[in-house]
Amino acid sequence: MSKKRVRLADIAERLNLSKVSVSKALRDHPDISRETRELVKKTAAEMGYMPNLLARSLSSQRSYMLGVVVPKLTYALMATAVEAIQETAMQRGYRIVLAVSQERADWERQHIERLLAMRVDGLLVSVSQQVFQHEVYERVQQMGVPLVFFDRAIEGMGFSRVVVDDREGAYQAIAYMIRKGYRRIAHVAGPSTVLIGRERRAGYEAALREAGIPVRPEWVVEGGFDEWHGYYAFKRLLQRKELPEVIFAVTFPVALGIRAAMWESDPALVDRIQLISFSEGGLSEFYVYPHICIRQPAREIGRRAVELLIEAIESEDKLEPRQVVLKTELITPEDYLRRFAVRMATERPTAG
Amino acid sequence: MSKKRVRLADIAERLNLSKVSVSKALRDHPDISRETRELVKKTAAEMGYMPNLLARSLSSQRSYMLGVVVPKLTYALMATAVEAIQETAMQRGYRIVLAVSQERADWERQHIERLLAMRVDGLLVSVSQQVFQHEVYERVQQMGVPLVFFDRAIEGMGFSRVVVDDREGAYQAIAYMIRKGYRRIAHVAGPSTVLIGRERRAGYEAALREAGIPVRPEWVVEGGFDEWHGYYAFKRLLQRKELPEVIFAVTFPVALGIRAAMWESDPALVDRIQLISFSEGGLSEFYVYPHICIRQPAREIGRRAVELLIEAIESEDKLEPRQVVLKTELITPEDYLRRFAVRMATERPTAG
DNA sequence: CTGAAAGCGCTTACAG
DNA sequence: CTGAAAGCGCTTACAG
Repeated sequence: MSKKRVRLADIAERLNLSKVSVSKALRDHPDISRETRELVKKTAAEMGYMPNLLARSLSSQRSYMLGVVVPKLTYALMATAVEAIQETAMQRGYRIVLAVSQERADWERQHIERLLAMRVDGLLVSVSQQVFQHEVYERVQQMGVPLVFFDRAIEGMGFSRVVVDDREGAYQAIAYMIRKGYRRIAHVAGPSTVLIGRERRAGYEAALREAGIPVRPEWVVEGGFDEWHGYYAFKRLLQRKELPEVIFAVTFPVALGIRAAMWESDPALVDRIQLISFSEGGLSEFYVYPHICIRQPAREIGRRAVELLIEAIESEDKLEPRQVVLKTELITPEDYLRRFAVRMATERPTAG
Repeated sequence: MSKKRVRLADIAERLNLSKVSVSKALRDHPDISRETRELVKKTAAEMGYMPNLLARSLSSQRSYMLGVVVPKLTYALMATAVEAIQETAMQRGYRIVLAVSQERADWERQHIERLLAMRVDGLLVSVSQQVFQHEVYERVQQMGVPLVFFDRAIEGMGFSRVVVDDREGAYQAIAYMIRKGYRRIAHVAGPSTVLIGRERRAGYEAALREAGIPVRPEWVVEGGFDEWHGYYAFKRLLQRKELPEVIFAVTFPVALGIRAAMWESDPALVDRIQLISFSEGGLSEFYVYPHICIRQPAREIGRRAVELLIEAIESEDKLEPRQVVLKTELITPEDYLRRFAVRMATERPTAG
């Protein structure tokens, strides 16, 4: 009942052992005999001992903490990826310190500095959409702290990354619509300062070009990744001479914003204009609004990123930066019910 | 370019000062003269000094880390609340260590133990839906580590909590439907092991009783908080003699599962049966599927919880446990467009 | 198999 | 205003 914490020294004293032996016994060091180990553990449990991880980290120079920086947590992709990161990290004995940049480069920088000061063993970063300086990343590099970018990466700095083949995903989606007979396809694009923005747009343009359809600049509206960007982008599209038959939105939220703007200006538009967008890997989104989605494997992005990072942390020598490019998957409303049935058949509720 | 970290001692040596003075200067301690302070800071910056927060925490017995445990991060409410927690914490100089229990009590316990071992200054917990033992929480109590529950709480253990008035929210929603003329109202409930499950159900039953409508046990199906629970619950409702006109779902995902099950068995049901559910505070969900929602102020839940926690951490003496009960708000599809317009008028995109 | 010594990089409390 | 001493609670490297 006392607030006094039990320390290694207390166990040592009680057992007439040295701190070192107790420390080793608790960590299953082979130096210590089996009986002593068990005695120590038993006593530690009885005394309610809880190792001070701060102290352990300081002396061992390993914190087993991973810093995670995301632009937002309310993007389904990010929530899902972070969840996977946390689970994978936990299984490997690491914990995560989470920071959200809210798409602001200055917060991102501050967060990374803080995390370095906390002596995290490594960093997992998905960059903000704002333009920014690379100084922090140079700092990370010179401190020799492993960093892996996920989903949104900075190029040319020698860091590993786990990304999705955005260009190919966009290309496939647009090609699909072209095969379906559509030719008037607009794009509400992401910021060109962010790689995924550029890549998705490149895929869109490539598909059009390949089909001999000219890219109409007035049908490419650049914005951000949020609902409002979609909303305002559609308002701009409305001012063009002609409306498209299909709008390819850079993200799911952007598609929702577009849809809201359509609804506001004329509910009939919602049925008349087809939407396509990238989306997170879960199925939830298909429940609610089955437009055509370019599915991103959010959990796998997170899992692979942690694995790369831990590998770099635990490796003796500096590893070459690696680049993992995951495939997207086009999911049409027709696919939806089938997938849903499969999921329901395999994942039965456990509670209730 | 060297990987060698600069330490307090290095600055002290360079400046011919003691470590203590440098330490104080960097923390703006009034002991140190203005000029010395600035000289120290300038030198520290030049040398690329970055205080080792691990060491600082160990010696000051304050880690400025907050442990956050949530059942899932893919619940919109949780992602939003955690985002708000992270932001508020950051503003107050704290960082968060995030752990996800995946609705499993054993993971929840493990996470809390780990976080205690990391010597977090406080804990923010939203409990899992599984039944569990309270031992960890007794441990937290006896260690004197402040803990605040948010959204999902354990009662009767003397911890502060920030919750939503679930009973009232449910009551208002059902009363609204009754005023609209509906009388055959079913409930897909949460697990009775979790407080919010019991409260929402109580509100549902109270509203019916008050209107003189008998509660039909065959129309209350208990489950969990996920899509599948909704899906299977609806399958069970289908086996009853009669179908309800309205289904009150305990969470938004459950409503989606119900909707999917309706669609699968007969698409016409989707238009025939009204859905109501609790939902997170953001507007995103209304974009996609405007059924009637009982809006929970997710960001405020997170913000208030951190504030309570930090207050407890920073207070000299042990504070009385506090209970903050936030109001929900009923949002009908009719409210939707109006709110949307307001949001679009006030929150203009910043990027793009 | 066991332990005494030194150290991780800071801060606190005290003395000057 | 400045600093020497002790300590936070561990682990590492070495000696026995």
